Amino acid sequence: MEQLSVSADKNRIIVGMSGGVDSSVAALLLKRQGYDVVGVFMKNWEENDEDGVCTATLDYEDVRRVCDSIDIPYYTVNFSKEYRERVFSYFLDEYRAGRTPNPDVLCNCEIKFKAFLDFAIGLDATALATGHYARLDKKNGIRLLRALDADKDQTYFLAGLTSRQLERVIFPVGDMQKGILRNLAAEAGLSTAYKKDSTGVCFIGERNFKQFLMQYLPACPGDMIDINGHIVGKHDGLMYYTLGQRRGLGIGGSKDGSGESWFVIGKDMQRNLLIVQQGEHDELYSTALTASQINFISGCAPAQEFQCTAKFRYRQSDQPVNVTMHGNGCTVDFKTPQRAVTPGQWVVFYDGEACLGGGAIDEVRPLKKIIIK
RNA sequence: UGGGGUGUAGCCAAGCGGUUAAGGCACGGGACUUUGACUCCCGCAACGUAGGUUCAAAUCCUGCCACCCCAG
Repeated sequence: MEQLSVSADKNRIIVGMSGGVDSSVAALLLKRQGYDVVGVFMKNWEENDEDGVCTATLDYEDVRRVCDSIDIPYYTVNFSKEYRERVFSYFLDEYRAGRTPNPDVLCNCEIKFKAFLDFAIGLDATALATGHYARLDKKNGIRLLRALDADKDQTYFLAGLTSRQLERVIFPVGDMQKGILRNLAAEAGLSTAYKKDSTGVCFIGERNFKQFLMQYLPACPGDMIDINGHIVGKHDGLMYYTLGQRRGLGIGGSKDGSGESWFVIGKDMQRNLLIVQQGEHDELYSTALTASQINFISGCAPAQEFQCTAKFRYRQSDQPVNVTMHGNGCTVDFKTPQRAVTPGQWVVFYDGEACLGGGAIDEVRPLKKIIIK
């Protein structure tokens, strides 16, 4: 694992513990290396899920068990206020605007590696460690590298960070395979060894997403139309749908239909219309995008124009692109058309193993313009 | 009102006397997944109604009901 050079009298490391197996093992590894490890659990969401379950309470139980078994102190810290102000408000604003934000990228920038990092440093720690699957190369400057386990790589979510933030961060499990990590957890008798990986918006967790949004953004029903201008269904509110979405449209078969599924291909915010199309067609694909407020981990773009690979969503294979900077923004041209690239989502750039940075997508250039007849 | 046509699951839609009554869409569940999606897997329900013919009827016949089209 990554080594951290520390002086003998100052070797405290704060581990951000989620109650999952990855951060549990991160703490375990650091403890075994002799660091003064302190586990800290962040509680950033106050409400229970739709079943009335507070997953944070359950997760904290796991943190307690793990910390007890590896014999380190543990605490909890609450950044709910910061999360609401810096992440959740943006999240809602984006949905109101008809876009599809990625709150977890922002959460890392604003909470985990800002508010929480400051907190950790305030506890006189040398570094903050988390269970992220990512690696850091600190030889000359700081580079964010993909995890060794390509299937678990989480650099996509870290693309909004800067080298300055990463200076005092370590990712102890970034060079481990998930399977090996679980075995290690099991051998050490950690209670989280076989715990299912958590998914869903960080801190909010898995839940019926539409129902969740409805609590904050009231329904605003309207029509679904196809490119012929025919009304083919009703929607509950444009904010509840995203480009490329299939499920939840409720459109059955019709006399003249092809029998294929229907997908969301656009939104008309002015007229409150959801534009849908049966089957996968060119309107669903795009050839380029523009993004603003691009963040480069190194602090600046590699060049005014450069070629690299990019992802438009987590767990997508890398796509070759050409990036042209203009100010803080850029245009990204795709080598091959991409399906359902969505405003609000993040485009993240890679140069081989290195994650360069990324930014929120503003607009896309469709392979075929949507023209309602 | 007269003539014609159609009635199979939430929606399309196969079926033409003997099938466990296809398939697709939708929907539900699961897998995958620290965003939202996509994808994959599994599940899912029906012969308008009442009689008749027949060993056997979703399939043939009759009445009724509903809807559609043409005529008026």
